[in-house]
Amino acid sequence: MRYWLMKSEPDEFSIHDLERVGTEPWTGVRNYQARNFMRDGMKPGDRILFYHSNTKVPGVAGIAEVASTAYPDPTQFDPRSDYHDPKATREEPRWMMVDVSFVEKFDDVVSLEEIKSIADELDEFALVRRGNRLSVMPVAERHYKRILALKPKSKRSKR
DNA sequence: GCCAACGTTGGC
DNA sequence: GCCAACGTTGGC
Repeated sequence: MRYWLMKSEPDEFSIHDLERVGTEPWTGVRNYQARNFMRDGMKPGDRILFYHSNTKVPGVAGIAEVASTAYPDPTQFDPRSDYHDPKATREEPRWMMVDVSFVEKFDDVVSLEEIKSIADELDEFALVRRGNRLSVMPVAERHYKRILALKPKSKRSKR
């Protein structure tokens, strides 16, 4: 199993939204590197750190998992979509995506600030490198586990 | 709202 | 194929 980090602006689509809908087609990625990670790297069952970007407290808000193999993003063919790509055709789609399913919502976000505070333990972790704008990135298993260890303990554990 | 970082576009 | 201009991301 591999591990990933995917960013979403919570005003657009948050971990709460994912919990509500269960599974969401991850449309709209229009960056080749991010596409390649989804197309070539992701397998159903892979775990995803669900990251809230462009918000008051950016950070990892929960866990999701890859729920499909990659398939063409239908929004690229839709002239009325914000994500329409006139150069994409059904014969030769340009943009691929996966479905993403809810796994867990953290009681509190593991903030970017906290993650940065242990950056010395997270060498080569793309998120904490300056200027990173990728919305989909691979996460090493040890980094995934280290970030989960920052998760707050549930106040009323039902497990 | 500012602006640094950086990917993309298009003229040459 | 270079690179300036432009657009977007995303932290602050």
